[in-house]
Amino acid sequence: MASESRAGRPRASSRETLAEAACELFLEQGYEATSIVDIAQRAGVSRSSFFNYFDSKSDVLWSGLDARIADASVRLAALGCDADGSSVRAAVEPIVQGFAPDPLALALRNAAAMGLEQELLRDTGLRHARMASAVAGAARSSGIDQIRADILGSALATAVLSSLRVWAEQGAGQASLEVQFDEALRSIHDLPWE
Amino acid sequence: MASESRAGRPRASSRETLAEAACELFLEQGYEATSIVDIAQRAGVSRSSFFNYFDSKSDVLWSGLDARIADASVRLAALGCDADGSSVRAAVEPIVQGFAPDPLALALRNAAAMGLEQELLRDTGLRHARMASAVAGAARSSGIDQIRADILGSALATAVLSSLRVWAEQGAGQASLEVQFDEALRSIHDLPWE
DNA sequence: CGTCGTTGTTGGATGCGGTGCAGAAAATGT
DNA sequence: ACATTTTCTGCACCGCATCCAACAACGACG
Repeated sequence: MASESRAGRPRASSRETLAEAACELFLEQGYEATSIVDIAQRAGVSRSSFFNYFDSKSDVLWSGLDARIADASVRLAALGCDADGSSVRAAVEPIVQGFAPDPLALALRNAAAMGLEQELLRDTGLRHARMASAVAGAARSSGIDQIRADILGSALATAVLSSLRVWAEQGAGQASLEVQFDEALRSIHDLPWE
Repeated sequence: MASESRAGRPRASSRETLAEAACELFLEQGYEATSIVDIAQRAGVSRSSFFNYFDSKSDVLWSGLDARIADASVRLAALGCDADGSSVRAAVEPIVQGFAPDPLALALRNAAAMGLEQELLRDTGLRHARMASAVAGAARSSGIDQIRADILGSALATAVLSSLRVWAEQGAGQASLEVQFDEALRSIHDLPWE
């Protein structure tokens, strides 16, 4: 059997327990006011070990979504020059499919209590940019000019993030994220583009 | 006369000279590799004084655009519930009007040389989010639902930033930024919203 | 002229995020 | 018992950013 205790010292913690500890503290005293030392202490490990599990403090919140975005970016880059609407959509949609309530959903829901508004603005901006850039790249390599590709990518990225936010604020009900996203996509078409 | 040497110790530097020193160093050795101490030293002032002129290192690049975005946000918030397409556009357009080549334009043009790609992705994301949020707020208070308002705001914000980027990369020719922006706005309407 | 309030500058101390590393600790296999 | 592998831990280090107290240069006023 492959798994089950290979050689070496066993892990003293896990991403899950660290993320739990972090979220508790974020709710209790806010995101800014919680240092990495605080998180590590509550999880019972040293500060150094925190970085064996997460690359940064914000990674606790974003690693789940980031992995999905990275996957989607690979799919989009693989589309090459024959990208069209449906293939792009097929590449992007898995980002939201089966997205379980996680630290990010909790943070979106309790942004005010965590004092996270500024941080969230900043961090969602980065994810927006990544997704938009990936989509725009696909659009551009299928012949659309720069600015239009940017706007297209931006709209799609916003559809993802906005539906995610609405879903999280509504309590992260199980199946409704995909529904929110589909509605967002529909919104892109019939907007008052005055 | 109001101005002309009030009481108190005269300033030892200025935003302009500090920004110049910073941009030189960014070009020479990259953004990351340039510390605030480096900038202050080249400008002939102490590290502490740097913060009398700029709030942060990235502020050197972004303060010009940030001020315009802040103004636009005020105008958008003042629109109240009777915001429509033309009034929103009138509130946003001054962001690009008369935007002179400044540290940001230089950074956009020389992003690769400055090793700025990552930083720019992050920072443009934040400005995008601010503009999108301001526009979406106006759209929402005029009756549009959340997700559609978000997408609308995002598209407009992207129009600003994308036209800015294209303009800067083309060498920041004097009058063409407004033209780029107008074209971006036109792109929003007739996109292949497949 | 000296004194005073104002405005800026400087340096030091502090905190936090993040990186790098050497050495110890806990497991496995032989 | 031993080497090996993996992880943990503490420590030093750097840069950004904030705060603050001391000092320096100005104008104004008596």
